[in-house]
Amino acid sequence: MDFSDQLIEHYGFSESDLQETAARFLPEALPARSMFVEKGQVSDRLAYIRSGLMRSFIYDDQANDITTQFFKEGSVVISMKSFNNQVPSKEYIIAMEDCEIYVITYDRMQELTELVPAWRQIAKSVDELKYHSLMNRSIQLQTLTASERYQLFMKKHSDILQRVALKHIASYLGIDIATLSRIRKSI
Amino acid sequence: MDFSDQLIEHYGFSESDLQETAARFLPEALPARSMFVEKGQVSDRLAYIRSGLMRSFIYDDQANDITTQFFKEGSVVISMKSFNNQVPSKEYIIAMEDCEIYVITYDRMQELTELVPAWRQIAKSVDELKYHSLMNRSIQLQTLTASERYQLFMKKHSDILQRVALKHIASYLGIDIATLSRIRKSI
DNA sequence: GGCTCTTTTTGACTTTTGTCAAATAACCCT
DNA sequence: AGGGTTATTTGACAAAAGTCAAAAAGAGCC
Repeated sequence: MDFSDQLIEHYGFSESDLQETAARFLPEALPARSMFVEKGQVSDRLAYIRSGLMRSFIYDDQANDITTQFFKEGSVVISMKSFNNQVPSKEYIIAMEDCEIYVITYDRMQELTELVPAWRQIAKSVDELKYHSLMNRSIQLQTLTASERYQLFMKKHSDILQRVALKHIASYLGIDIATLSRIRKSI
Repeated sequence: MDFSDQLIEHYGFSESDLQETAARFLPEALPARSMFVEKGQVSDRLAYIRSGLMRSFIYDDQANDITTQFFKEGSVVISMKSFNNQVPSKEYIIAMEDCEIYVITYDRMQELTELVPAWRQIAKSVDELKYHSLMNRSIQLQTLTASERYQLFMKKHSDILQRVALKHIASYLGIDIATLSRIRKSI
């Protein structure tokens, strides 16, 4: 598994810890445009992305498709509230490219935290990282102009910018697509 | 302690669970305008607000005071990242009114989670609630106009609206104070 | 390669929001 | 109660962002 090194380095995983882990994270191919999480359903899967790109989205009150997060290779894809509490998801998560992922189910994760207690801490760290990202994002939406938000996105996530349709960037940044087009021209 | 009932009802606390808990949540009076959390310092305290009101804030790049959260009676005040990971806080938290709070330190909380394992779950729930609130807030900033954000705030938090300066509501909603004044007039 | 279908750009406006400065209004203190 | 401080409102503009519709550019698919 391609995150074994991190587990050994940061959490001191033993050979057996790694084996228990690897036995529960199953490789899977997720083709572009397929859903990883469906709104209204309990999401019982968490994934680590080896390659590819996904996004989470919701529909606002006018039925506009609003991207809320991007997930790229090396990151954890999870509909947090749904997975952690086993309640219906409020968001969709969809593959934007063919993805190679490692998937673990909720039940297997419970087993894993029993067998390898470090996993409790790892899960907590993942949640904290997500919280922290969301906090930053929220402050940006609160304090920056459309143009500043776009420029920051460009600086921080130029890789994603290259790979997804601008309309998704626009909705993610809370900017109208026509306005984004003009902002881009002006830079 | 005034949240004992909830602990009994939701988590089946025994008499001894309650006692261990009460022994570690110490009542404290926090006068208006005093800081509960200072930026740059490790926040080793978490509080439950019995009465009063606090807010968290940061300074943006132009040194504007930006309110990021309000905390009212019945809620938990915590600089999450700082408390959970014992790292310096990036935000301030200040009392806006005289507050009566119950305070627990980080170390006492560690003890408590050992003695009363249900506290691990409670702490997790608090974190999840905060995440969920932040997610909602983020989506509002992303999709609603200034006027819509204000009207929603008015509907959901009319009590807070009554108690804090409009400039703090304005910064919280990401609206210029003059604009907010005009939005209010137009309603 | 031509034909869809989708995405992005552009033009012509409108609406919303911000800026700066001054005038009120409200609040706090002794 | 009076004086100073802080908050809010207002006016006159300027700038930013959205809307609608059409044109242009790109992508995907036999």
